[in-house]
Amino acid sequence: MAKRVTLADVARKAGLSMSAASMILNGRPDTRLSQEAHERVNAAAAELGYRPNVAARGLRTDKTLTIGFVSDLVATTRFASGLIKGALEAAEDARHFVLVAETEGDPRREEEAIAALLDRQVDGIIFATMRARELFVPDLPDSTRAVMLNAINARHRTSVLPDEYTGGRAAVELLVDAGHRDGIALLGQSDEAERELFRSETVARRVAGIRSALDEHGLSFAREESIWLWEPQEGYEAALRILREDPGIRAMVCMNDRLAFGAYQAAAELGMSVPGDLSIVSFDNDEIAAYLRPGLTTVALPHEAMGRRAVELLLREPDHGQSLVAMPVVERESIAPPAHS
Amino acid sequence: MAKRVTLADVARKAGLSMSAASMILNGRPDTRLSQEAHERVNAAAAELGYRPNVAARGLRTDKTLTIGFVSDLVATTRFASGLIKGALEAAEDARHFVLVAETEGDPRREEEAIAALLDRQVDGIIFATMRARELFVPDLPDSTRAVMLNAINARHRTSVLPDEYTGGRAAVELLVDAGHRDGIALLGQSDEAERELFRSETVARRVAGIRSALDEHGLSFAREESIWLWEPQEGYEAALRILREDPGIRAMVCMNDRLAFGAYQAAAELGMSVPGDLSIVSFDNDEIAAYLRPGLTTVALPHEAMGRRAVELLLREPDHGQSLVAMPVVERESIAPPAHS
DNA sequence: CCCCCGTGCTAAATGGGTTCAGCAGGGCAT
DNA sequence: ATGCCCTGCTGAACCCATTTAGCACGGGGG
Repeated sequence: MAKRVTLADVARKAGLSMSAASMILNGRPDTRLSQEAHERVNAAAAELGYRPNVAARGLRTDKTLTIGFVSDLVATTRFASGLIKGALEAAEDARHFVLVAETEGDPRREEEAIAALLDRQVDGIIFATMRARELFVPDLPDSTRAVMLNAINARHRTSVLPDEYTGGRAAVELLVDAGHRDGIALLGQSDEAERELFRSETVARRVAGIRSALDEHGLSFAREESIWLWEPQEGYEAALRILREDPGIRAMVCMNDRLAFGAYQAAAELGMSVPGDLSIVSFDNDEIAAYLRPGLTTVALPHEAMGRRAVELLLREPDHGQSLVAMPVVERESIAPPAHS
Repeated sequence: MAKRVTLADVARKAGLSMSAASMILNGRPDTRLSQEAHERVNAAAAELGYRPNVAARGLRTDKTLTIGFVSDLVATTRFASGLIKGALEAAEDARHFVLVAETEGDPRREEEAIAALLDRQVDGIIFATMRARELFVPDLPDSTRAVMLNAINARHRTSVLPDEYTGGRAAVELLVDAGHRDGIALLGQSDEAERELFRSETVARRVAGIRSALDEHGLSFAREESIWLWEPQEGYEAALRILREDPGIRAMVCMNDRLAFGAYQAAAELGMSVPGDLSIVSFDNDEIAAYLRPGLTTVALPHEAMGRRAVELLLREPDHGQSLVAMPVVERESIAPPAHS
């Protein structure tokens, strides 16, 4: 294939200078170039299939139409790949491209990744984490914009976070609406047991939302089970314990879908049916939520919407505030009215 | 923060010309610059924290230390995100960066993505698909390298694919080693029913491997069930049908883990235990394989290794051949010797 | 007739680096 | 003393675009 077409080729073909061609192709206002010049340049560019060299342009203008996406584990684990998907979509809509780097949370790799992104003159950087947390960010040039995605940082205040408080409330409302008043357990969190621990900013908000809705209805949990690792095996064991020791449990709020998956397995083992004997509501809307039988009703982490939002904020002037993205309720079949015993 | 340090700053500080500084920093051999000049330049660069501007260098050298990753749905779905993870890791090891684009298989978006990557002067492009298939690739400049990842293309012959044939054989060997000789079902594929259909190159090889191992042992499937959509719901229904109609079934080869998940649900519903009454082996090593109880033994898709390999091939001279990556057997607890009835 | 202004366009500087041709100056052979 | 080579370095072109200052020309006013 032939060499790439450059602006010089277009100018030559149009019989004008590169300056004229450049101004016309960029649609600069207030140039006094004639109508005819416009036509000749546009025709030449179209005919030759001219596309500007982004790097060369960036050298001059400091805009590369490229943004950096630095994450600990987001891009490459299934848990939060929606973040990157949303970011890619929004970037494409804005005719930008995304340079992706994963650091696994290692500060040295993070620093190196940022330096490498700056070497490539990115217009801005999105910092994403899997578990919303305070993220260390090295110094950036003033001209480099930054947006925190599912993360917070003291210096870079523009953050995109899920609206966990409202989401937490929604989960409780689902059970209450179905008629549950007592016999509700919380699986995965016990404020008492975790007083000294801090999971993440968003988990704290989720729990606060859950408790506020519960309070509002004058209700309280019959049981709370602290679980540090939110995986199916742990959920299974804890649910089994709860259900055995406390036969009055009729509903469960699980802190994530993998715990809920474990709870399903425990219920099955005890011969309890979901949702007939046990209603379950959960958070995240993981892949497995749709695979479970019956389908798991869950309050979704809006990863794609968050990724989109982050890019949109980055490309507009970042506004230095927290941007909360609504968590949609995904209703499936895991909630029913309590059986009257 | 101050303006970026340029080569001119380094040269000035070292009291030498930019040319000298450039040659020294790039470690050019056969320049006759003095030992002392080397030391002065290196010291100046280190002291100022100089990093070359990749875009500017690329303009001259046509090397940007950046590669493009174009995929249909790989990056952003949990199914194959390992591909991107491996690619990112290998790129980082080679001090390269990755520009990611998703096209959802839309040829227009694909063409646009490739053009945009070329605008950014990438050194090469990896084309990845979720389901290994023949992928259309528009014209590329001769200088742009291409590697197909989980895909094949007539013009660009360098491909990275999972070694499905050997993987298929391995799945059968697992059952045979456990003592299974008859009552084995195949869930998800029936050559008879799918004569006219073509899923993908790799599925064909997987099936060929399965059949070759079976033949070698003089065995054959007691039952084959064609399923077009390999999802849990479909697996559940098909497995339920098979197990009801054919009580002699003692083992199942599932074409993927989601089908196996459905088979687990069907077995549970029929009061059969895995692996006591029914052994199950499967493919992919999805997230759910580890979550199931008992753990699902499965032949893994080596996504990360494939992503790595693709980058390595791209950065060396691509060799115009298919590179097969071994599929590791992940042994868990879903296979046991057949109960003697 | 001269000056001024508006119109339509171009030359040249710029961004940050790489690379090639070649320039000074010292040492050596003739 | 002349010519030549070797050493150690620099000037300038080049990559591809953007941007600013200003040139040439024609027309109108004084």
